[in-house]
Order: sequence, then C-alpha cells, then structure tokens
Amino acid sequence: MPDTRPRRIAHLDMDAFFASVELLSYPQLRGTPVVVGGAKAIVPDHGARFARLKEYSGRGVVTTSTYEARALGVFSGMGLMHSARLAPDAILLPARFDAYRDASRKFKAAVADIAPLIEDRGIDEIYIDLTDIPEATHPLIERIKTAVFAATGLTCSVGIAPNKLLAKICSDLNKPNGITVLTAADIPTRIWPLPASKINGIGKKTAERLQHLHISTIGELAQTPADLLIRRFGPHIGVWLHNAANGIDEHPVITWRAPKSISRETTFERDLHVRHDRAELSQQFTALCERLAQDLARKGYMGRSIGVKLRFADFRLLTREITCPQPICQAADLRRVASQCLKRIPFDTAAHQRIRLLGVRCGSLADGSHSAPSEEPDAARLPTSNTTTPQQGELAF
DNA sequence: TCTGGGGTCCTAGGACCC
DNA sequence: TCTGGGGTCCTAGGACCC
Repeated sequence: MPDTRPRRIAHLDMDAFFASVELLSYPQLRGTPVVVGGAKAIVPDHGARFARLKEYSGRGVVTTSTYEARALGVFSGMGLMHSARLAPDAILLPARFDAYRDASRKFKAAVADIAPLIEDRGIDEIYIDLTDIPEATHPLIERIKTAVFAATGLTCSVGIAPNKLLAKICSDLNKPNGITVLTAADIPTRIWPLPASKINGIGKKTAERLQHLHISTIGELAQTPADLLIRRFGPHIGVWLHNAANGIDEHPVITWRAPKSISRETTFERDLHVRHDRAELSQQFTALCERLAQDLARKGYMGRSIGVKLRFADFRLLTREITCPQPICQAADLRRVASQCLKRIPFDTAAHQRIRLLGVRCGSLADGSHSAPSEEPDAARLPTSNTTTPQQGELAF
C-alpha cells in the first residue's frame, strides 16, 4: 500500500548564522550593527577596539550581517566597500569558517538526536522529515529548537509544511527565532500574497521575466495558465513554476548525495595581467591546484573532468574543461590538464588581458580513497596532446 | 556601489555510435 | 549514396543557492 499520509517536512534555518557565532565570542557587540566579511578583510586588532566598516579596503563582500546592520541596509553578498557607505561605523569581523563549521556540526547533531531524517542544505540550514515521528508538531519543534540552543547557544527559525518548497518559504516568515506551521489550506492566504521570488529557485532573472508577464506574486503565478508558462519558459521550468506556485512539490528529503565536483578559486587583490604578472599568476595557479589536490585527498575522490574558470577585469566569466580518460587527483596532474584548458582561452583581446579571478575545478568524481599509485605512467591518465585543439592563447601561466 | 567562494542543475549544440 | 532518429558523452554558459 502506498503511503498517502501528508508529509510533515521542516526547514530549519539558523538566524544570522555567522554573525551569531561571532557574537558568542564578542557578547559586548550584541545589539549593535556587526558585519562578517570575507577572509581577506582586515583583521581587528587585538587591543581595545574592533575594526569599523569604513576602515576596510579591498574586494570582500558581506557574508552575514546582524539584524541591526540589516536595518541599515547591509545584506549578504553586498560589497564591503559599498556597505561601508551605508553603515560606516558598523563593526567588521573577518570570517572564521572553522568556527562556523564547528557550530554547524553541533546543531545538525543535536537535531539528528531527535529527528534523524535530515537533508543538508549547506552550513546553516537543513530539511527534516518529521512524518514518522508521532509527537505533535509544536512540542516537537520546541524540543528541536531547545536542543539546537543547548548545543550551540544559537537560535533558529523553523517552517513546517507538507513539502520542502513550502517549509522553506515558511521558515522565513517568522524570523528570528520563530516557528511557522502551514497546511495546504493556508496557501491562498499566506503564500499567494508573497512575491514570486520567495520561491526557492526563482531568482533575479526569472522574477524579471515574470514581471514582464505582469506576474509579481505567487498567487498571480498560480493563476497563470500552465500552457502559457510552458510557452515562455519551456516544458521543464514552465511545469515547475506552475506546480510551485500551487504549493505542489514531491521532492523527498535526501539524507546523503555524492558530491559532483570539488573546486578552488581565488579573487586577486588586484587584477593580474596575463603577461606582466605572469609569475604571480603561475604561482597562484599552482597553489590552487595544490589546494584542490589536498581537498580531493582529504575527501577521498579523484576526477576525470578538469576545468578552469577565469573572471576578467570587466567581470566577464569564461570556463574551459577537459575530460581525461582516467580519473586523476595529484596536484601535478591537475595542473598539467588545467594548463591545457588555459591554452584554449583567447587572451588576445584587451578585455582578456586583466584577470580578476582564477579557479580550478575537478568533476566527474570517482572514489579515490584507495587510489594506489597507478601501474601506468601518469601520462596514460592524461589526455594525449594530439587530441587538444590548436592553441589559441600564447601562454598557459 | 562594483560585485567571495563553494556548489547544483539545466540547456543546447556537436561528436559519435547504432 | 543519402537520410533518419535515438542515445550518450563532452563542452560552455547561465541561473540559482548558501
């Protein structure tokens, strides 16, 4: 017999996660605007004072901000130089990812003790399938929130609904430290008035395209005939938009999935010139390949497709990728294949001379946890040189 | 106001094979 | 010799998410 009970899915979202972790270390900053910035942010001196946003110089972005900073208009993803104009006296703290990962492990373990069916959605949020737990919703969620607080000292917001799509929307309706329970009957009154962009998967571009069709809210999207959406967005996205707006989502909570790719990238403190800064580019390129190899080794993976990513001074993005006959994981091999990718990049135009970001990626992953050194020479694992296209760029760092 | 780093999924064209 | 349809792999780019 198929199980026809409505599911009970929770989405748990930690409140201003990175900033809240920092406030545990600096409780004197509680109640003030605080911004957590990129790793290259200037470090607060260890004397009496903290760094202020207005003292920052560089290319970092806001990773998280406290609710007091958000009230001044400072949100995640915003350039720090920009946010300094909005909130010059806000405290700027450098991101400490090890501390956040530690807090993340703790809150997830605390939830898992109560409800083990968890889908990881990154460092600060999870879905939980509560369908098979007999306890009533409110006491169960209170118990989970109490356990999260006991394990971390941090609060979270939880949305509970019949599916992941609605649970995700809900967890945002009562922030911070809130609980929102939603049933299918609540959709017209509580979901339909919201902007379409509240649907996870409708970003800036799709929202703009919907706006051109005079669709602003989820309700307006729900009332749009499916065939119109299919004509405008294609069969896949069209059907998905129509279902999502009507609160339909059958995606199960996935407790584990194999990673598809592992990558490393870096934005330079200043744009590097393909020729004039070649030595530095080469050094950074090697370092990225070495870090990627370390990540692969630590996680026990090898990969067949190796790619590079470049962002130029004008912010345009370009990628190249090569698939090897056999998976590789050694830094020197990664560098060799990634170099071949670079040789296919046209560095001839002025716009392609100044590089802002360089990245190296490894995809088509295979288990590399017991990758004994190959009997074959390394060259056997790499694409043969006569399969590469004629060189476009004259250099490969 | 210039915009990090790590990911996922989708599309679309071409190669290649049956 | 020409034509076709389907399936899979590879590559590049784009939208989106945390």
